[in-house]
Amino acid sequence: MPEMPEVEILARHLRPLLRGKTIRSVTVRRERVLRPTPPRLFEKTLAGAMFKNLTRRGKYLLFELQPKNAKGTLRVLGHLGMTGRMFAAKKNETLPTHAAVVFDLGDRNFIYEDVRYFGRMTLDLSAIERLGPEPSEVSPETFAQSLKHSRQAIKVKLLDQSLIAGVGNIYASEALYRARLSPKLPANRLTAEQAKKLLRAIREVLRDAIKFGSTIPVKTTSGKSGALFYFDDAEGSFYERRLRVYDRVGKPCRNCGGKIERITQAARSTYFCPRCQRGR
DNA sequence: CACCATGTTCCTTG
DNA sequence: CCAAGGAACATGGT
Repeated sequence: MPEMPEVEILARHLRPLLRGKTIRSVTVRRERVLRPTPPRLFEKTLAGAMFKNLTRRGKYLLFELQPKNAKGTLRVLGHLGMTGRMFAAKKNETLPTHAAVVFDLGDRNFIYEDVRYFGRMTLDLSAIERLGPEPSEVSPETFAQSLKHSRQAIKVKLLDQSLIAGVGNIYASEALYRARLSPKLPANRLTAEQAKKLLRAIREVLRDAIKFGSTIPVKTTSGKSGALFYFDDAEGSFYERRLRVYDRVGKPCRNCGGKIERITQAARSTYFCPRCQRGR
C-alpha cells in the first residue's frame, strides 16, 4: 500500500492515536520484519515505552518513544513494503492472518500486518541515512544536477530513493505523464528546463495524492474497527479518476485520445502515452 | 498453470 | 570505487 502519500496519510492518522500511549507488551509474530533487530531485544526495549511522536521520511515511518527507564528518545523505523498496513484495533478482534507485530496498548492493540512481509518494523535506522531529499525540499537546480551522472532511463531513476525519497512505481509514471516526458529518456539527457518541469510534476502529483486520498485500490476497511481509511469513495471509481496513466494500458489518453502503453523497465511496469510523451 | 502486484537489498558483471 | 541489471524475498489476485 505504500508510496509516500499513503505513508504520509497513515502518519497523520496514527500520530494523534498513538501519542501518549504506553506499550504494555510487544508480540512479534513474524521475526523477518524486524531485520536485523533480534526479536527479544525488540520486545524488551519497547515494553513500557511511551509513544511521543510519529514522523515520515520518504516511505518510512519514524516512531519516537520515551524509553521506560531512561532519558532520551527511542526510535523505531517502520516501512510498509508492498502490502503492509498499520492500524489500531479492539483487543477482542481476531488478528489478521498476516499480523507481524502486535503492540498491546492497554485499551487497544496497535497492529502491523503485512501479507508479503517485505516491510519492516525495526530498531535499525540506517536505511534513512541513504535517502535523498524530500521532493518538496530539493531545489530544481540540485535535482537537475543529480540526474547528470546517470544514463539510466528517467523512470527507473525516479525509483532510486537516494536521488529523491518517496516516489514509487505508480507516481513515477504519473509524474512523467504530467510533465509530458518520455519514461525512456536517459536521465542525463534531460535539460535543466525539463528537470524543473519534472520536479514540479512530482510535487503536484504527490501533493494531490495526499490531498485527495490515494492511489492504491485498497478495499477500505472503514466498516471494520479502527483500520484504514483510504478516502475511497465506495464506487471504486475514485482510483480511476485520480490516476491518469497508471494501470490504464490500452485505454485512451486523457489528453490526446491515443492508447496508453505499458512497457517494462528494470522489471517493473511503466505506463505512458507515446504521443504525449515524446523522446528517447 | 501463467502472470502480475504499491519495494528494497543483495549479488554479479562490466 | 561505481553504474547497471537481475534475482530474491513471500503471498495472493486474476
